[in-house]
Amino acid sequence: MGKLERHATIADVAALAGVSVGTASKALNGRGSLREETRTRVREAARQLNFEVNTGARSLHSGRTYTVGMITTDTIGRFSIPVLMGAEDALGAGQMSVFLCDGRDDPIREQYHVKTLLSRRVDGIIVTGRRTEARAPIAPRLPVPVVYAFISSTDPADCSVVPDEEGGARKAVEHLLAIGRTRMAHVTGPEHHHSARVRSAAAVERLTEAGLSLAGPPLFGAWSEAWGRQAVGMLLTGGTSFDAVFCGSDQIARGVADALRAVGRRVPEEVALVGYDNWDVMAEACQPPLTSVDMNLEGLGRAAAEMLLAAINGTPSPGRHARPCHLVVRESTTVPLVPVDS
Amino acid sequence: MGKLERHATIADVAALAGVSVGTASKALNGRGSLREETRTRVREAARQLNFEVNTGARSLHSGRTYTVGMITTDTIGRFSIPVLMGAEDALGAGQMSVFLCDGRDDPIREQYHVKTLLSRRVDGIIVTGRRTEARAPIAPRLPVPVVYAFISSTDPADCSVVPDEEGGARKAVEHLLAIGRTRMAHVTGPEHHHSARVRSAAAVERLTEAGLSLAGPPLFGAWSEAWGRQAVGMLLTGGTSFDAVFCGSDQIARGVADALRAVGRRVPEEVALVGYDNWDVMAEACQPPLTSVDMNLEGLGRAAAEMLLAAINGTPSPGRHARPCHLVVRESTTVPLVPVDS
DNA sequence: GAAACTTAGGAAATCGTTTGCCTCAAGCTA
DNA sequence: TAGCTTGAGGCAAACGATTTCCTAAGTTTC
Repeated sequence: MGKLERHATIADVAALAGVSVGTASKALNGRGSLREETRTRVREAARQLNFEVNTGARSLHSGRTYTVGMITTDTIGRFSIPVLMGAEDALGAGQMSVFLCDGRDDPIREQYHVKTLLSRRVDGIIVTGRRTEARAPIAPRLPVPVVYAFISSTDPADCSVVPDEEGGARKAVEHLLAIGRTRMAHVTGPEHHHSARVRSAAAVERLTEAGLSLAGPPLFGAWSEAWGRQAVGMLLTGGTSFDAVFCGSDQIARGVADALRAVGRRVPEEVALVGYDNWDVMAEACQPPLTSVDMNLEGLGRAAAEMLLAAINGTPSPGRHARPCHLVVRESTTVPLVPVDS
Repeated sequence: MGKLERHATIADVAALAGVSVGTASKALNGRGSLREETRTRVREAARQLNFEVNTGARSLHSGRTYTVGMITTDTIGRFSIPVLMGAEDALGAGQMSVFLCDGRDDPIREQYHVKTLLSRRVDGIIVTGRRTEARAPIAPRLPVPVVYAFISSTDPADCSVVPDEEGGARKAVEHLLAIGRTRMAHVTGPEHHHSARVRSAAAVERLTEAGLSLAGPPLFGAWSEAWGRQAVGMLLTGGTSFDAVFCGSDQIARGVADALRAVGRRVPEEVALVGYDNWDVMAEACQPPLTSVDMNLEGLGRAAAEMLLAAINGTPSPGRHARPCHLVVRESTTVPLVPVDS
């Protein structure tokens, strides 16, 4: 750990350059009217002293901290990461730094974080989480703008950026219809889970529009491979006839794929398979690789950050903003031209 | 978005309470000698105005920001997350907030982040990343303490907190020996990858100590399930006789498990299987669930944060600190109904 | 009743930067 | 040469909070 050379202040720089503090400030920020020679002399002094402006002191004067807080209501997980990354990226481009706060599903902890962020005078707050279901606002009447990303707020006046899960589910069904499947089963997560309900309902709706219905009732269970495997067992012993399975998540889909292979049902020839989330680790390792709905979470995080920036600059976008999902097609719904190895 | 009631300052509070700013400050911080009646009057005024102290202004005076920066050298991924979370948790307990910076494997971007953090006068910096291999220090002679977590610095004077990967590999081998396996194959990631080399070498060493050697040379490939499956093919066609496979990651192990099952080799009866990382999603969904080495990354992040706090308070811990890994035993090394705990 | 303590609270300096205003000198114009 | 304009750069007031004196009252004590 290279040791502590105290932070240089602008006064040090001014002294070394032989000018006043005010002049030094103007020189470094391109303000005022100064001779070019003076500017370079100041810049050189700054470089020599390794001067980094004290952002905190500057904020004191400007009232802006160029800082935003990101609160994950539950724990930082697979869904919040890409959102965080997208937001961090978009904000970084605007010179803003990000405070990371992990709520861990604890309202006390969450409130503590909100207080801390306000105390640090963040210019805005992004709230995200693991579930898309609407939640109560983190606090009433905050002095800074707030954007909800992935999750949404129950207050319709709040700005929420969410994936269009219905649209995603419809695209999945449409794709299966397009490749000629008509007897689709649906295996998904717990019925009490918002995403499971929404996706399931949208799938049924889309089928209805096509004059079809699901092969058997939707199978609600857990967001796990084990449930996917188990569900296949139920379908088979129930005697349901199906030529496609639309799954509520990639993990479920993978369980389904494994179970089908175990009983000799070929994917996609006999049963086409679509997952949800487009989680690379699952979708690509699946045998065969999995067609899946991508919610573009990183783009969502980026969009949320941009809306927050806009709101900070005085142009809020109240309301719920649904962003389209898209389908990534892989071998689980397309007969390969060349045989897959392994 | 509840609207903008300007942030109250301590001057507002003082005015409302009918005291001077200095007195208000003392009242809120429990300093000076004031009548209890005055203190409560000030506190009440603060509450009424929704006053939150401006941490930035306070820092200006105290020289401490109670803020640390966390830089991920590469992208935020599966390994950095738990480290980040552990650190965030430990730091939060010490009232410190965390700036999140994503380096994205881009040295320019990384340097930009370092500059920004210094400009924001963080009290310290934690550097983390996806690979355990030692890397060059983020900058020479920084004015604040730095701790490397998961990755390590090539400068031995820097403080690095890393998992004891050798120890983890040795534990894996010991466990396999303990359940009576003697012909172990080893399938792992790319040979140029530090973790792959280290774990592999440690496994060989431990076997040598037991008077044994690997069943065939270590198979270096990719950190993927596909490679795990492919490697099994190589072992089988190569005619290697083996009763256990120690894998460099859970993903590889899972590929191995799938491929073995596909050819009818039973796990764990005929072939015992150990993975690395203890990634719940993989280890638990594997058939059978996977015994795996856990690096306790969250604990590692926590430890790194604590060392950073200590360094900030004047007690640095220079050098490389290896933290033990432990083995999580599941069915891939234990015949069901005869549970072995370790 | 005056000197010596306490006590409660105010005034002002300080932290590091920015910025509006002011001054001074040099260069022009008439 | 007097009067203007313009350019360069200094001065000092913010910004919000903390902290170190410092000053007025009371309170004791002899």
